[in-house]
Amino acid sequence: MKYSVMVEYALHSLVYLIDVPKNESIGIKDLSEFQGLSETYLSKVLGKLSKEGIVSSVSGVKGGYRLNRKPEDITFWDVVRAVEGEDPIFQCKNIKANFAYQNKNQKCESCSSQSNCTINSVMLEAEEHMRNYLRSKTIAWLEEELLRTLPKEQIEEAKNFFKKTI
Amino acid sequence: MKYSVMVEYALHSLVYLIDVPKNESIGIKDLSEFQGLSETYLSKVLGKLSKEGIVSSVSGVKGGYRLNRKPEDITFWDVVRAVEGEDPIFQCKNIKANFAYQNKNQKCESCSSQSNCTINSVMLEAEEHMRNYLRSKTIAWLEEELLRTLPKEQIEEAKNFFKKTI
DNA sequence: TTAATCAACGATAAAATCAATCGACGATTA
DNA sequence: TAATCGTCGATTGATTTTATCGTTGATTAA
Repeated sequence: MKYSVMVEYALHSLVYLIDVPKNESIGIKDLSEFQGLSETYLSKVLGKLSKEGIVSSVSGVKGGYRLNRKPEDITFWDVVRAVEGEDPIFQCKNIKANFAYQNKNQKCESCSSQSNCTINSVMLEAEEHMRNYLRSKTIAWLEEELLRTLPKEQIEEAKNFFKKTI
Repeated sequence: MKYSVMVEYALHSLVYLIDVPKNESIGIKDLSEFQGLSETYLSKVLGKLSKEGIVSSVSGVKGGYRLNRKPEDITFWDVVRAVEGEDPIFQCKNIKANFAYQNKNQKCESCSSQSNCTINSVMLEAEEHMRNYLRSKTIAWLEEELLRTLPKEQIEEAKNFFKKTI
């Protein structure tokens, strides 16, 4: 069980978009080149973020992406959800009719509708704890943290790379 | 991203083992038949639980499985870990050398060793919140809950099914 | 208006993972 | 000794993930 690398690509890419002014944008080519990622694949990731309104895209020459919301209004959970979807990590696959924890012939729709399957509700609750933590961390917070902890040269390096491309 | 069905199979199967006396056991055939699951596949699941000391197995005729620890000493997390392994959900795949949040040529071992990759540590912390909740729920608690909430007939049905097989 | 650049999208392919089966093996019991 | 049962490894098929390719349509610069 693991998150797809898309989550990693998305979170990392967003960092570079934080300081992009409203009228500018960073192209997929620069984002992928700087991070050493596949251009086409990364564009799928950004597409997901775009569809969820986390970034906005600019078509055509000089096009690219920029944040569509303020960094303090983008949480880690927003990003994970945009990329991975809303489905719960634990899905009750309905262990058959004579499964003793539900009524016969009822299938396990009872599980997915959080009613009476205890096991399922524990797993959903556990996941909710993870989500709540992810909701508490924003991209704005991330930037502060990075500025505080990273060597200045690394920050400058990124800044310079993207500056020249705008 | 999702847990494998093994987790579901494991948790459900454990419930039937709670009341099995120390000198008895329930065979994979009965466990799988009652739940409508593949016998061979379920045996893989029980094998994982056995390897982690959650259940113990009895070979040979009249063999099977029983709990190897007291139900109050088996948490949901123990089960998930036994089945899914210890690897974190979010694994930093090392976004290359010129990734700005780490030193060049250092790869992202820094991420996996929780040092300086902020993104990684947020994801690990989030996961830890989920794990902590799973650690707080035991199989003993689960049984109480089931006894409290399930229709008596369902409980009897399971009890009778396994009683006759012992 | 034309050419070049770029995001969006769908089809496809390759790789990895998951679900499940099969067969051989060793242990146990009757 | 024969039947039963858990263990283990190999294998298969299905699904998911990762990645590429080619097309389309929007935008800009020439």
